Amino acid sequence: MAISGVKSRRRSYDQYCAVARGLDVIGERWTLLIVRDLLLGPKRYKDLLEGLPGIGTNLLADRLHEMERLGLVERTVLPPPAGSTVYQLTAAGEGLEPALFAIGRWGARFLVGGPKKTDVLVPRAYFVAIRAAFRSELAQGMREAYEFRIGKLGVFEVRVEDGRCVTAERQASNPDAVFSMDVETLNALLFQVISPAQAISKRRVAVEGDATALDRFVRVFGLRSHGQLAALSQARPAAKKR
Amino acid sequence: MAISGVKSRRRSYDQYCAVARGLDVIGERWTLLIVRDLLLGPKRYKDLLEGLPGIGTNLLADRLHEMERLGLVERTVLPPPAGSTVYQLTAAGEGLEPALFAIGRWGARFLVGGPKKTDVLVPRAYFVAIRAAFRSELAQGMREAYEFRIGKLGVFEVRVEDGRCVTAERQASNPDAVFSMDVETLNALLFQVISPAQAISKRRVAVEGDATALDRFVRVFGLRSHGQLAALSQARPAAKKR
DNA sequence: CGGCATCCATTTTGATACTG
DNA sequence: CAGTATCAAAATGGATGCCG
Repeated sequence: MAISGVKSRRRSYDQYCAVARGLDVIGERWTLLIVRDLLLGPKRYKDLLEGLPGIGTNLLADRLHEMERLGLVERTVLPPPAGSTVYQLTAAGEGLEPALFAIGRWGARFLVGGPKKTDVLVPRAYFVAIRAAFRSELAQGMREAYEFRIGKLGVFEVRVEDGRCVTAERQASNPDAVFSMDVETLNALLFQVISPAQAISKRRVAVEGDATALDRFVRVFGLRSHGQLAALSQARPAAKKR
Repeated sequence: MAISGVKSRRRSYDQYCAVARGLDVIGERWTLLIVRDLLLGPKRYKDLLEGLPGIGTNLLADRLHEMERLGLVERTVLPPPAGSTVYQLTAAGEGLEPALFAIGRWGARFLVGGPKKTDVLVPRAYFVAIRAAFRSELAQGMREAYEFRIGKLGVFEVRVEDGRCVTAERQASNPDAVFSMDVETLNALLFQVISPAQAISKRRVAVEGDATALDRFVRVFGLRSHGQLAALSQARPAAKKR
């Protein structure tokens, strides 16, 4: 219990600056990744823990407490029969989506060349990323829902209505198609290193419902290919080494 | 040099995710504030150190080395007679501006109520913030340049051409007006708790050149007032669900 | 079990002193 | 001026324990 009595003074930059003050709140390790995962809906402690390999249980508890104190998340107990306690974003927490997207758009250049050997592929990252990649202009008049089952890692709903999209970690209601695949296949589809037709014919994806929906999904939500990413990151003045 | 031989392994989230990978690069303490200050132009080591109270000289050196290695900044030696070494952002580093702005827009809600007693007011923060606050639609056809001298803390150029603006830490070339004031007055003007006319008549601002330029500056660059900030942080769209 | 709290080894940081 | 070197305090991360 630390030195007891002494409330843990939060580390601050002590600058009257919106960026510095924002970083005082979200700048600690893991905080923004917790927000990322909660953007897909309420989560239990254990679900967050499993989705954030390396965080350690004490740190997750600390972060959630601080985020609750600062008004980013709410801790609620689901009504029976569930009865489990879940954490969900407040409006202030959801307000971090633009900042998260901006960081992701910038950070995407470091994904060039594929995963490091030490990298894990976390499905939640993709279902948040595709929100930012959503091509609204290609989805006019579209109105569909998909369910994705990514191994044992999670079930996700993707819903498109006119120019808007919603993604969440839950079963889809009335989906036009249900897709089952592993996370590597999801990655390959989104980066378009494999076509939907190939993925299905090679049995990397199992489909219930409208199989053609996978084409439309990739067209509207596909991320930049690695090739395009590479071109993007060359566009900068050749980082020298010393 | 640590245990020698062993190059310091960088701490990473080890997730194949654009946000996580971005945070691997910019998520450490101080890094984004260094970027913020460099957005106003190249800086010497000492200038950065003075503008970031609390950073400690070894940390600044570490950060700059890592940022150089990762291609965010370049270390260059100015030609004689200056001869000083300066750090400046690469294109990749400048690419962080949108992320920085997004964090700032979110973090601004924590500025409500004015500075904490422990806060310092750093002029550089304002001259970056006003870029994000710039109201392009009010500046159509406008073409002016100002120089701001903020106590002994710095000299800044603000330039508006048509719908675009530039801010930098340097003397202005051919300014329409030169304003001298302390940082508290700058804060009061931008948050519009004092009018330009008041500031001038109370001799909190000294003007050379066109005194009416200060009105236009505030109109086009003024930040949301504390009252508006408060309203903003209440005015969430009440994203109810379920 | 799920949801943490405690303990402890490592890293990271911040402050200060020192050097080319 | 532009950093290194050194060292104490704080943050992190892993393992384990506890409790309803």
